[in-house]
Amino acid sequence: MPRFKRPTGTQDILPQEQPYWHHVVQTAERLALRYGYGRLDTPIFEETALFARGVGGATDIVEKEMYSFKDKGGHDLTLRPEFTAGVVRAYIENGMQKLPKPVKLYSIGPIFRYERPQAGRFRQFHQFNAEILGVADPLADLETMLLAWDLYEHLEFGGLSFQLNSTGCPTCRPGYIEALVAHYRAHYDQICDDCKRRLETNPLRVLDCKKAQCQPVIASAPRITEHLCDDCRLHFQTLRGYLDTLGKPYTINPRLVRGLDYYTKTVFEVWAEGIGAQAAVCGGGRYDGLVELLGGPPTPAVGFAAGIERVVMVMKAQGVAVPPLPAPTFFIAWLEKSARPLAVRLLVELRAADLGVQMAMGGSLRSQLRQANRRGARFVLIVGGDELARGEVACKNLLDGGQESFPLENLAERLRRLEAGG
RNA sequence: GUGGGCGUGGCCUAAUGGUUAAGGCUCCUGACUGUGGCUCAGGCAACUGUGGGUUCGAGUCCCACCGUCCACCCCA
Repeated sequence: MPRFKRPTGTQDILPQEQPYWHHVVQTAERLALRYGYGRLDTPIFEETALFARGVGGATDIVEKEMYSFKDKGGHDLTLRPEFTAGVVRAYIENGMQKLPKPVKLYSIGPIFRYERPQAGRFRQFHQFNAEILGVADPLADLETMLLAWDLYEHLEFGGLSFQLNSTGCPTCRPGYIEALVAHYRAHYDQICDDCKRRLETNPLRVLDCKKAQCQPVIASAPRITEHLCDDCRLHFQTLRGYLDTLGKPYTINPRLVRGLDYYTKTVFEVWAEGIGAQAAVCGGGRYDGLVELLGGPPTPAVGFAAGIERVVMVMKAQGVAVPPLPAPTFFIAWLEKSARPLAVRLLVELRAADLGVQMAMGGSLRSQLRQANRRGARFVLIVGGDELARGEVACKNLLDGGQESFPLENLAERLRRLEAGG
């Protein structure tokens, strides 16, 4: 029988990894709630058409990265390749436009994209996602960015760089793309083959080409920030004004663009060093046209997603300490078979008193103590014939080796004090 | 989809083309029949990723496939 293996690009998140995950998720969730976001859980799969429409048919995600399938009822479904489309669908379907604005929603869960795995890239990965719907003012952009900032500050990250740009809107972006394409046509013999292709499919993408030969052409290319319409320019200036007032460091990156069609105005990413080529730990921006595109009322919106795997990679690369998960302090060892009923009763009673207790499932006393030690218990309660006769249990402290006897009366109370360090 | 590196017990590593694939870690047991950690002894555990080929003989050389890692593409 061949052994089963996990599918390419998926991971088992083992117990020793969980402290990192728990810390990230708990920190993100605590901050989101403090900021006034409500948690929204949407299905892991949606109608394929939702993503095709919402993410954009010309994007790589829709063209080649979706996990799509037909269920037994013949419905075309897709494992979500991002959160936003599903969140917007839920917003419309549940009538959230009737809620007081802004509507602030966060989500946490798995995301699926069929890609070749590499450092920091997986086929199933996890995102923390936050969206603000119903507010056009740059204050919403700011609020979104502040949450991202706060998250990384609470995780005690250093060396992050916040990249900011405006990608314009349907009013000004076509004009900019025209100017960009014209510039590239004028230097057509100097650019790489990939960029020649991008020029046809997704012209904005030429801006983040990494080939050396393209760098001079990029450097001399027109900048979108100089082609913004009045509305977009004012929006961008206002947002920058807020950030400057708060003293938040950021880098204006005219080459920062998005592969998803629905972005307008603000785009931002957070980059980390030391985790490989996939440095973006967080990406987001404004998408004022999406709600309407998906059949809802015209609704401005802004949001971001952070990749939890990449955040965990940064924590490890930077040696960030994470609190350990709670583990049982007490371990019950027993001797004669006659002591087992008492041991089992103790186990249940102490747990009912909210203490963390495990019990040996077998083995000699030596073996049981070894088990206790390996499992990280601090105290071992030894239940044997001698103790039984006296109505006591022995309690051995594994840290200093000391041992004393406790009567069964008020045992839970006594152990609680012991655990607290008394 | 494209390119490159790498595949030996659960993990790490060894084995000039030549017996029965070796060691360390982990795990289990015992020395210590009612006391963990340290030490010592022993034990469990691998058809060397899969399938072909070369050879008297392949973990080792060749080919293909698969997996994995890294990079491109693109993104979290």
